[in-house]
Amino acid sequence: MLDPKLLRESPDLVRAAIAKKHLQVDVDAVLAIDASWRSLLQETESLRASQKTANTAMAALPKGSPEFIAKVAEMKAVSAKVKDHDARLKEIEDRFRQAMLSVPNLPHASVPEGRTPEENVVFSTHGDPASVSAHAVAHWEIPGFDRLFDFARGAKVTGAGFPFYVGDGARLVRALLQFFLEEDTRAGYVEVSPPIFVNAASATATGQLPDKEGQMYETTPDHLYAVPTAEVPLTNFFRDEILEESALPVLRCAYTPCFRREAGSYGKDVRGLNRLHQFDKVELLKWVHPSTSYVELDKLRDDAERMLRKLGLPYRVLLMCGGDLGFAQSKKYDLEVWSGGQKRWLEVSSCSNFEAFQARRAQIRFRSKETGKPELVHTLNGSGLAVPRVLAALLENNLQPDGRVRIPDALVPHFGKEYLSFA
RNA sequence: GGAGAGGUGACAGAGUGGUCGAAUGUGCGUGAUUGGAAAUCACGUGUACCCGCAAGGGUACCGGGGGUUCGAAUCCCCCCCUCUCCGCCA
Repeated sequence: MLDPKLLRESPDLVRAAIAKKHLQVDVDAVLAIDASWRSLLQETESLRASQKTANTAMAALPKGSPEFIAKVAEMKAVSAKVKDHDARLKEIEDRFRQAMLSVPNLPHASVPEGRTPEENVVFSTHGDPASVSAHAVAHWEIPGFDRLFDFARGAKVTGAGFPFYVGDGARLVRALLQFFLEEDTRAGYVEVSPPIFVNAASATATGQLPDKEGQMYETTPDHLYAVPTAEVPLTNFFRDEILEESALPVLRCAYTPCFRREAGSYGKDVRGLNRLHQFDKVELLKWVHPSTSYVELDKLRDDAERMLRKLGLPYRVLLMCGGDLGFAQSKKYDLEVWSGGQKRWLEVSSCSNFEAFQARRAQIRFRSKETGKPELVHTLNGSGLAVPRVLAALLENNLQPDGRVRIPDALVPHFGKEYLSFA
């Protein structure tokens, strides 16, 4: 959520931001609600003040006295008025909150103009896609793939998009997770193992609710949500808390399975490991002082990139343009790994600075040393990294003529072998 | 899941219908005292929102939501959480 004061005091700034994101928001309507809310609030508060004054006077009066009885009669009318005002206030506050939720976060000045994904800027490219072996094929076409990555049985047991990982398949997933967590821990992130179900309040604070409930799996009868990303429980760790400024920045990482319904998706984009309903991911999260958040974003992105470099996978970094930025982000980089068999880039990480947008919604603050007052932190997150697409690229790019897959050196200590065999 | 007890400010803890944003203690801050410190003393010490250039003023908040009442931390209802015992169980 954006600061209502910013909207009130600098509506043009907000209008420009919305235009850069190519969104449609009726700012004037929001301002009108705000104005009527404020005038109603003032009326209500002065009525309440008169109630308080009367209460003090009545407390000093003998209970049955004529003056007391007269006061009760008088204040009954005020009470009714206050009730009426309260109801109207509540209604208008709901409308205001709804309206504010439709106002996106401001994009950072360094975010390029643009409307569509094609207008994202290629920020950097690492490794050479052409260096990938010529006989690479899409991972689902590798002979023996189905034995280690059993989609058919997963579909029988659960449904499409819930594969079994078997033998070396499972071992490779575990090796990747172990590698990611070790790298992230070395980079200063404290490992956390969070709940993988969250309540509605948490899902609301990070923006999954309202509107995106269709993307999550919901449990009956407890109405908990299976996490679509570790970002949700991790960010909510400090919800409604005030941190010490000296504790910042807080860096954490967490592995969780992630659950996404992905309603309506189909086609070759979702074949094999490209898109699943359940997948494993390590998420990186930072809570930082507002003055440092863009430096921290670059470091976060580099932390994610380093792992791809160590795995020897060609990748590129995209700087998202305004139109492809997303509602809550101020700035976002996507990391895409080269999939030699599919001959396309696969997104494996998305590193974003939310500035105070999430923190306001989740009420995560720090006590400023300078002023002694609480201020909103800036939150950042990024994948570090998502397993299935890294796995896909690894299987395709490292496929040997003999049908085995060479395990990158960095992964060998975790996998325990230099080659994965489908035989 | 069953029975019972309880959720009050940074923490501990009082407060069962009115003058309570809330006693007291601890902690924390500033000052006094001291060569310096401890101890002691004095004063101060929540969050959010609204009005105001400001000084300042106002309103709300005692786990969450609803209700009763002229008036609710206090009474009633629903929910959440914690603790103890029992049951079940990785």
